[in-house]
Amino acid sequence: MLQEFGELNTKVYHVVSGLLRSYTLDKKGKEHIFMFGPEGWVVGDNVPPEIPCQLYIDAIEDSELYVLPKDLKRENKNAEAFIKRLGVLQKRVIMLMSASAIERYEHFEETYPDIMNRVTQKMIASYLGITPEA
Amino acid sequence: MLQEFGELNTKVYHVVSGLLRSYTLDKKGKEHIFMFGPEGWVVGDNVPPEIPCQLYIDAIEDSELYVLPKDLKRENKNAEAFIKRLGVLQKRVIMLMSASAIERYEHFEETYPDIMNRVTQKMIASYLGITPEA
DNA sequence: CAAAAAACTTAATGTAGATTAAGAATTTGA
DNA sequence: TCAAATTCTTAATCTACATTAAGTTTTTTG
Repeated sequence: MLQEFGELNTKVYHVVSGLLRSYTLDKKGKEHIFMFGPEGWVVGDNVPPEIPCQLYIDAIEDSELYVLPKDLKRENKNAEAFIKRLGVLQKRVIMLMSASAIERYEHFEETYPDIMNRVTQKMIASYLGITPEA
Repeated sequence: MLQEFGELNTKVYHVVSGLLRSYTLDKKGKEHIFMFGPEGWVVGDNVPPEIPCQLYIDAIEDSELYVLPKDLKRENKNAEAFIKRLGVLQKRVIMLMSASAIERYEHFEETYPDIMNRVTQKMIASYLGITPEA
């Protein structure tokens, strides 16, 4: 477990190997996966350091990470990573608003081609915003 | 109309006054509002300049804008704006995955307190990911 | 200002996905 | 290595929201 809901001044995790996951719990205690973090991805809570974080982050495989401060000024060379991140989130919102569960599944396969067999179907459902049964 | 779907090298719009809207059309031609841009907000397509953009952007009120190049290097002082943007998007994804239409409506009221009476209910429905009837 | 277009309202019906349940298969961990 | 926990599967039932339709109000525009 790398980060709990509500912590302040949380870190940003650059994944060298392994697999991270960030998620929320809703008021019924149900888990909703926000993002997977396989090799090369960056995982963090997208809120300013002084605001309590909204996500849990844990590793679902043994992982090697670079742990970075959230403070942006220092990583302006990472601007590319931020644009990419915004692009992924934008697409995710569009899919959640306008696509069926099946279409979102197909888009998931494209976004994370390498992790299909590294996560449970329950986790995929959680990422898609549906139940494992569906 | 400021930006059409599929354009390259699109701009970023800093809203001084008025109200912008970015949206997609799904395969049925249905409109899905991605973001509103009232005074002080920044609206743009979050994809790299060389990738065809995914959003339409238009003004729904007479507006005054600063038109900025998408190129990030130049605006590293705007890093704050990017963090804020990521935070808004993160929350939006979480809400779309785990909250009911009514809860999303309430969250919309908090996110955009000043525009409730400046947009049609049809647009609010489009933003929430539901039909106007619902 | 008047006609046309767009938005709103209400209501009946339809459906994607949720919920619940319970047994089978797989994974985990002492 | 085996018991416990978790995940998967199937199926019946339920529900939030979609779809359709048609009349009404409001806004836009020539």
